[in-house]
Amino acid sequence: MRNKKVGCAKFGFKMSNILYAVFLYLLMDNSASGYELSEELSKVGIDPSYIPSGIAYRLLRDMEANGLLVSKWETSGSGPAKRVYKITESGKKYLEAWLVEAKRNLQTMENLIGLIERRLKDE
Amino acid sequence: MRNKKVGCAKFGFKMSNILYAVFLYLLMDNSASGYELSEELSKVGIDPSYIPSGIAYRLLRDMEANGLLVSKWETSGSGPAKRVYKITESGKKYLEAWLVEAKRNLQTMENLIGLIERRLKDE
DNA sequence: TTCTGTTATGTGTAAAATACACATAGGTGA
DNA sequence: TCACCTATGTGTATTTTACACATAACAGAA
Repeated sequence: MRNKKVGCAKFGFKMSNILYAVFLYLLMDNSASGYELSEELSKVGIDPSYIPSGIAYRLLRDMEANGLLVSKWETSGSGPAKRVYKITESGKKYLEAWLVEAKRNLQTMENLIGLIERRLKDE
Repeated sequence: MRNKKVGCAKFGFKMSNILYAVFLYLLMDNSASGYELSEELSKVGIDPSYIPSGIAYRLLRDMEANGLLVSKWETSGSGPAKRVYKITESGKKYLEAWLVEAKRNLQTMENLIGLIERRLKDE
């Protein structure tokens, strides 16, 4: 397929936002490093190999820059130092707001998919 | 929020694909012009003002280039000429395949949203 | 007859998001 | 000392999305 240029979000699920939510969710219980978080993606049904580690790290740094997380270096333990992330109050608020919007988007997609499914069934 | 660079689709709903599906769905019943299709977006719960007309036209041309639609000029009737689109067999197949994938993605999102909702509830 | 509004189709390009590949470095054990 | 595992990060090309603008036929009013 050739190049597509389309435009217009406001409608849906954006990957970066989904991953924001996933990491925030995973950090609700315990602090964790980027490496650990990447591995824990399978807990929410996402194949970790879909998310190259470089991308996860960049995302986490952005989340920290946006105040959703804070990090500190952990040098104890074996192996190289880890940057361990912890969720902030602002991060929790973000997750709550994301949930509200995601539920609305889910509803829109359900309606659309339902329409199309019914239309294709009675062909 | 500052610039985010994230990566990794394979996971979800891409706007252009959703609009492909919506236009194909709308064209299942009747042929229509880009202008008409833009207005009919409200039929599937999408506010037409979300999709600037320039974007809809470009998308339809792309869909034709990809063999999902065919068009012809309609000069009869009043007002300027219309490019009227009709769905192809390939377009129908695309829509069917989209539906299967969309249902899977919907399921993934439902699971994720459910997890997060339950976690936030018992805070 | 020209000016304004409506229908109708398109293009150019800046900005943002995504994909892919590469770079760095500490520690462990053969 | 070399390979391997853990761990974090950067560079940049490509693709997607957003926003603004350009074109043109026709209708009706001034």
